[in-house]
Amino acid sequence: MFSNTVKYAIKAVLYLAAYSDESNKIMIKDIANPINVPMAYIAKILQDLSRKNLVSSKRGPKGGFYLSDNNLKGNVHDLIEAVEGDDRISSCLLSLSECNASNPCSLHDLAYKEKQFLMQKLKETTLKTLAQDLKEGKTVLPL
Amino acid sequence: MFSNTVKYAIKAVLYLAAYSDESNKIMIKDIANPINVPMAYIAKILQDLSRKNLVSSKRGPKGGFYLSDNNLKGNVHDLIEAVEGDDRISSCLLSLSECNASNPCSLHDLAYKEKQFLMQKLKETTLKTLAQDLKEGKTVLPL
DNA sequence: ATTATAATATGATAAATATCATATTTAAGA
DNA sequence: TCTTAAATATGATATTTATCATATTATAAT
Ligand code: FES
Ligand code: FES
Repeated sequence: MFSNTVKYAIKAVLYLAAYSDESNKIMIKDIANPINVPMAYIAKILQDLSRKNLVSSKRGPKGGFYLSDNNLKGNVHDLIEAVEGDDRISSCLLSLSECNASNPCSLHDLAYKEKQFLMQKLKETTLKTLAQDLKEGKTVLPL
Repeated sequence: MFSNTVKYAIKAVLYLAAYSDESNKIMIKDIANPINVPMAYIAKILQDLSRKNLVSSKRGPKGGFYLSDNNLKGNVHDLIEAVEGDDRISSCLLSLSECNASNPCSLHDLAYKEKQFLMQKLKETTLKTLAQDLKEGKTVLPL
């Protein structure tokens, strides 16, 4: 459903959301392992997200990545959109230019409600909330 | 959400479902254009589906592809599964080996209901039904 | 039987994703 | 100010997915 890049981005950001803050930055080498993503790859992804201001970073000694309070207010949908331009969920399942009821593809009726619900939730769920669940052990990050 | 291969497969099969039958076979070159998929590519996909008995074919003059009455009873889910082994919808959004409530990933709670509904519908919707909608002009095939 | 037609099998090329590697820049601390 | 530690920028390689091309096999019609 998501590309590896998106999955990796979500995992890394949630890891940061749960275990970092401005006074507790985390280095690439300490992120890559716990979320089980190649170091150089997650570096590239986080650098991209940093450029787009979805995560915060500081270089040099004592530097690293972290989520600011502001970053924590972000939602999953924005994150997904940031790493892969188009939106694989809201777009038409069969690649019509627009997904809407007035010109529905063959799968539209069967899927649009679920797609809408999912989109809605991805937009309203903040990173902070998900991080909370993680810290409480209610959820896990793969591998 | 789906790969091009899956989208192409669905489009081709629904086209056949709507406009072919045993006494009215359709050749590759007459399928590729209306569904707007590269000819050699859709050929490869249909050949694969034919091998797996999800579509029917006959070679030589007057040959071509078509859906038998039996093929028409197939559902979209089986089609998707046939062209891409793993199931992008039912599998865990963050790649846990199993998607289930007892060991949920961070996105599980927010998505599992919708994933289940979608899966359910993909399984219970037959090609015949979708073809009917197409023929009645209720739905369209992209491009 | 021979010919023409259409799928089939197979392999080659191109484009997109994912992964790896490294030189450069910024900032902390001695 | 010098050294060291970290992100940043950039590019190279590998893998997967998509696309293109063609020789082979089966079958209908003559
Ligand atoms: S038009 Fe295709 S999913 Fe809505
Ligand atoms: S466990 Fe990840 S989606 Fe269910």
